[in-house]
Formats: sequence, C-alpha cells, structure tokens
Amino acid sequence: MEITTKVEPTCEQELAAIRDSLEILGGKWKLRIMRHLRNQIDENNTFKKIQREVTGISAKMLSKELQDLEINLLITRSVRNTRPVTVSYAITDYGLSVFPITESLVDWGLNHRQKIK
Amino acid sequence: MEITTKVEPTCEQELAAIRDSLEILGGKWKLRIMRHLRNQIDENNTFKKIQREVTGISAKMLSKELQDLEINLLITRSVRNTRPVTVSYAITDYGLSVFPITESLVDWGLNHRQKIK
DNA sequence: ACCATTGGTTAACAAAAGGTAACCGGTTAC
DNA sequence: GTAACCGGTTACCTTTTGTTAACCAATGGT
Repeated sequence: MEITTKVEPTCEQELAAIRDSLEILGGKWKLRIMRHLRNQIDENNTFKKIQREVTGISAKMLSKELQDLEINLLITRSVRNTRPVTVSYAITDYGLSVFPITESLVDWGLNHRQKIK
Repeated sequence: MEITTKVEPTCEQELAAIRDSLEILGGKWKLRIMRHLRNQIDENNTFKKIQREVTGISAKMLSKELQDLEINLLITRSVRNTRPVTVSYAITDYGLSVFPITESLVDWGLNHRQKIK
C-alpha cells in the first residue's frame, strides 16, 4: 500500500491555474463554440455550419479558436472524404469537463444581473 | 399556494450571463485581488497594503479594479479617520459567492496542466 | 469557361486591456 | 521648509484581442 501525500497547490500555483483556465476558456468566442458543439452533438459540425450558427464570428477567428481548442484536447478535427472536402469538429470527452464551469458562470451571471438591477 | 414556473433562460441569456461573469471576474487582476482580500480577512486592507501584496499591480490598475469590484457589490470601501487618511477594502458577503467559481477554475486549470504535459 | 461551395490564410486596421511615469492634495515627522 | 506617506488621477504608450475584406486551392455544377 502506497502512501500518497496530497500536494496542496501554493497560492501562486492556484493563480497560475486560474490564468490557464481563463486563457483557454476566456475571450469572446471559445465558450460559445464549445456550447454550440455540445448542443448540436447529433449533427455534423462542419466549419461553415459552425460559422453560420455562431452568429457574428469571422472565418479567421473561428479558425484560430478551433485550433486553440484542438491543441488543448477539448475538440477533435476530422477531415471527411466528401466532395467538396468537409471538416467536422466535435467535443472530446475531456472537453465535456468545461461545462460545469460554464454552468457556474451562467448561474452566477444570471444571479448577478438580478442582484445589480 | 402559488405556482411558480421556473423560467428557463434562453441560450442567448445564458451566453449573456457568461459574458457578464467574465467581464466582472475576468482580466488580469480582479480574482487576484478578491483572493488576496479573502486571505487577509483579519487584517486591515488598505490601498497601499494591497498594492504591495498583489505583486506587480500599479496604482492605476488597482484603483480601477477596486472601483469595478465595488460597483458590482463584491467589496466595500471605507475611509477611516486615521492620519494620514487610510482607506480599507473588504469583501462583502455577496462577494464570497465568487469563490466557488474561482475554485472550479483552479481545479480545472491544475487538472488541465497535468493533462497537457 | 464561369460560378458556387468548402475550409481556410493573409494583411491591415480598430478597439480593449494593461503598463509607465509623472503628478496631485492632504497630512505628519524632522 | 522639506521630505515622506497615503490614496489616488492623468496622459501617453504598448500589447493583446478582435474585425474587415481580400484572397487561395480544390471540387463540382451548368
């Protein structure tokens, strides 16, 4: 039997962790894209389809954000043998782990709007 | 007896709520300030003291961030009759509601660092 | 030949966020 | 008088973030 000492993160490590999270999930588009992919899970999420449905996003931003999300293992990118070639994106199992955070942001934001008004 | 229908927020309302949350809690300094104020709850958190201890922040940013946090009812600002005059800041009860979010950001960020490396 | 669709890339620009340094009034210690 | 401490504010600059519009190659339809 192994004795594992749970390593308490230092305050600085915690701050770095918050920075990491906000860097990956923050910004104008990333969570919108993630939520869109989750809601359309049954469908085939091609680049153009996402661009049409995440209203307002440009090709440049969508391309960049999808790359960031893929690098961070939150989504997958798969090229399909259709004509013309289409590329479809999907959330990974790991990517699902962001939704508890988004839900807490939704809840807090909704409550805050009540509080402030 | 009253029948209350729980109002499900629309997708757009949820996105607006996320935007609100990230606007209020995002950025480089706000959560750092909040966490600092929480950790030093027994002490008297004056402007200069916060500035010394939240390393790297300038007077300009600290002033602006504290104003934002106060407007959003997360902290209080109280001028004290000391000489020279000092101003002390403290988290409100409502302000404590942000910490569950910060903890989820910490946990996710720490886990993500393991995942990526 | 010509146009449309897909999945992008590129350059140039604008807006937002943050950093630096100087300055301010009021006070108190020397 | 002058220097230092407090709690800021102001102007100016840089960096980051996001927008706009043009362009590209590959494929298919007419």
